[in-house]
Amino acid sequence: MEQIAEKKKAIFESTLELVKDNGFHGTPMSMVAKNAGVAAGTIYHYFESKENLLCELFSYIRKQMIEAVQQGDDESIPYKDRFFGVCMNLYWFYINNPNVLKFFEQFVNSPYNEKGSMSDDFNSLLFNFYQKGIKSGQIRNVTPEIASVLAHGNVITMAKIHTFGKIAFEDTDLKQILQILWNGMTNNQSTDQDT
Amino acid sequence: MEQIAEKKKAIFESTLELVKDNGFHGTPMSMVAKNAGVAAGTIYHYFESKENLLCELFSYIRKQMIEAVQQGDDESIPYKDRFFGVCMNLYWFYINNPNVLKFFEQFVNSPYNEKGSMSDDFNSLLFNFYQKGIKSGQIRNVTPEIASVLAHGNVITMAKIHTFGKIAFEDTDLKQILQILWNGMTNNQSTDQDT
DNA sequence: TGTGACCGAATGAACATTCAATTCAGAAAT
DNA sequence: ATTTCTGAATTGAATGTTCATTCGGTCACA
Repeated sequence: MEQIAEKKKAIFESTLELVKDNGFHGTPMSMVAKNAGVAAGTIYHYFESKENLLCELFSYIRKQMIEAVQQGDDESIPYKDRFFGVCMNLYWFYINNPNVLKFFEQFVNSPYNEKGSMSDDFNSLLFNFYQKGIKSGQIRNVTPEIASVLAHGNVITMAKIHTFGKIAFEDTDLKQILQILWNGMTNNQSTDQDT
Repeated sequence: MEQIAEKKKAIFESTLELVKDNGFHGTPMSMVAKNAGVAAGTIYHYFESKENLLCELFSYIRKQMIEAVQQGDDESIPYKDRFFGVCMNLYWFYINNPNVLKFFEQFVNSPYNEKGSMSDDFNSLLFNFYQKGIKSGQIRNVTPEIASVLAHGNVITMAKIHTFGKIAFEDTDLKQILQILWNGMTNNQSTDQDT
């Protein structure tokens, strides 16, 4: 990752924080500027427009997530363990960066995101990861999109409960939920045990 | 539900549709007015402000959801079947009202929602439903919030895949996922089946 | 002829963006 | 070592636009 000018970073962090608190609207550039300790014009030295600022911020975070999710991952360890590892990494990233979840939710349904439907390396990464699990027969034969969204969706849900509901999950709780998910996503056992 | 004036309903529907397409910002009152076939001033005959319009719209939809989710539900049928029924109802509501999901996501993280933290009868309904399942020992002993968000979260995820991913789920797919969830949420079976 | 629904041009505030002016760091010249 | 020069970084007041909201007036109907 290239060295980012101090100011630029400050603008990123301010934007992230303000968007969390005030939403997407409700954060005028003037406010970003004040909060970052720069003049309004300075932002336009680094970014073409508000839209551009938001898009760059999105990429900036996505890059961090790519790194975070791959921590300790390794092609050589068993797939199940990789699955757990990736999910846990993602979970902890959200926990440690609580502003990110809110920003994403705002961003995902916004004109900015829709426009160019920007390429999303992070998404591709997960996508490929699940595809591998499916091809090797370890994950039930669903499309990688479904696998990806189901797993990621549950991680996000957990992170939200944790962050907004202020409920403290332990690693064991998370593992338990992932185990449920894993059972469901893998091929062994789908027996119905009632009536 | 009280009878709603034609114009008022048109304003609701327009808002919902426009918010889906253009996001929350990006839908000026003038646009809502034009799309609803009324004058700008008319909106202010029915609603105090834009904020008020959005909040009323939220309640309006929530009321519909309360009805939708209870279709065919009945205290007398087995809890498991009620669980499946409620989830399926919710799923089909989202499928049949694809604008709603986007509107909610915008609404949930917005200044409007945060402010008064409005009472939400729909949420209470689900909450009580899960509480009942937990008290009667049919659902694993988690807080009702967790049960609620986990189940609802997965329904939403499925609905999103369906609506935005344009993947056609069958009822059987949905049932399969719900079965996985149910297995995970109930007490029997949580055995780890590897190494 | 009074009342309430409805209209839409006019108002004013908020905001993104611009730009002329200023500072600053370091390279080049002396 | 000191001065000069240059372009990049930074500033914040000014600009123009986009809206939410208002309000005086019209229309339909009792």
